Amino acid sequence: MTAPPAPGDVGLRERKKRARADAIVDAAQRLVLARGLDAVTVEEIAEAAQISPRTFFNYFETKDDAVLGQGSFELDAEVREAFAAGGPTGRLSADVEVLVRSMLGAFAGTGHHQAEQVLEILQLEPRLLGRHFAWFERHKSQVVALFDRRHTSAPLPADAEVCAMVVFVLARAAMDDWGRTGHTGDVVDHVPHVTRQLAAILTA
Amino acid sequence: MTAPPAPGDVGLRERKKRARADAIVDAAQRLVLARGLDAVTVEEIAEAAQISPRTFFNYFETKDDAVLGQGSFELDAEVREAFAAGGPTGRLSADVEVLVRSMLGAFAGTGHHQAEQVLEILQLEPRLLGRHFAWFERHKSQVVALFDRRHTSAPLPADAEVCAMVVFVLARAAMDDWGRTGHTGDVVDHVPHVTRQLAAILTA
DNA sequence: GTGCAATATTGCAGAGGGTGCATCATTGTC
DNA sequence: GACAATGATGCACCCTCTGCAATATTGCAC
Repeated sequence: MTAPPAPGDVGLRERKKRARADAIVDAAQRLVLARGLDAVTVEEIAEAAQISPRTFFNYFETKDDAVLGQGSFELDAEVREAFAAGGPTGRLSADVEVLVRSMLGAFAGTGHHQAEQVLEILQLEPRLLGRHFAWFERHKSQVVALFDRRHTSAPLPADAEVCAMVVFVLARAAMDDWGRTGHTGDVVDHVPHVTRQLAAILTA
Repeated sequence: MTAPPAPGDVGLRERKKRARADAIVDAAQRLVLARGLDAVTVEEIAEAAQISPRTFFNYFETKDDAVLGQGSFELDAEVREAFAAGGPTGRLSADVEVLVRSMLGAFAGTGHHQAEQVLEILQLEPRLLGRHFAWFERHKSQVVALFDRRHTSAPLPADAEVCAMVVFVLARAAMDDWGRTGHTGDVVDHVPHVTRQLAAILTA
């Protein structure tokens, strides 16, 4: 009762808010997978999520964002801190890999299933790749800041911005590779492969 | 008169079409640089280009495409053929650099000035980065095909798709770097620098 | 140069995305 | 239970983009 609400607030208000956001993403993805992006209107998504169309836009800036479940992006705190401190292995390329894996893992926020669903939608609707990229651009500063922090303890061989771009391209490449090989296994398991390929191209 | 129109058709029709497209891009960029992307409507661009709003959409799919002058993307034939044949140097990383330089050079189609204007707009309006990316995705197959051709004469150390992604990320990184260093000099001159950085990150 | 076919431009009507604002309902607090 | 925040909603509205039908322009053959 008298407990001052922690940052990870879980009052009724907060819980409802998250449930709604989830419901919206759920409805959006289900409808889009069933009928295609252009055949689904915001009105329909709102109806399926049992909210008004106006409320939809209180949760997501655009229809595309809702479909991709883009709103939250929070790297795992443990991974983040370890990376900033120069770890976990000390070898930049290996540590970047860990970062990318974490990013892909926490990608769609909640579950594994949802993450793969997003990747499936991204392949079905290439238009959304642009949004996905834009979303990354919006959160790029976070990643840049992370590299900046690491730089103080272990100097980087490149500008933080370029480093951040590597993180993104590795994530994208892994997703691509996963799709190219028929969705086999787990997306994150494709990270090492594409990392090696990228390095090979640049040093060949 | 009786000359059968060559592929590079320059009848009155074709000339007018290009002039219009140019006029549209010109008007769009001028207005956006002056007032910002969201404060400019298609109607205004159309008026400035002396066409009807409806005709605008006969030329460009979206407002954003017009602002970026995105419609044509043609790698220099000489550069293309040399690359496909395994050249010009024979070292993949060096040849990719040449490719990226050519891409950045022919970027906005016409002149040097326009290319830099596009880059300036991209920095002012990050929203357009998504479109820029989408545009690349649409033309990615061309680049992939180019790598595939090269592969027959000189085996690649990576999938063509990953290679294409490298081309893109290098182009973006060079643009970024150019912007970060205060627009000094020519964009293409930043390619070597970011290439080295990228390689350094992945092999560190 | 006249006539015909192909191609472009345009206007119009309309669907759909997205926003600002005022109002009403719910939740948290004392 | 009263009061303040906060969120949901309805409404009016602007803008992007599309399909369609009508009209104008151009290329070409004669």
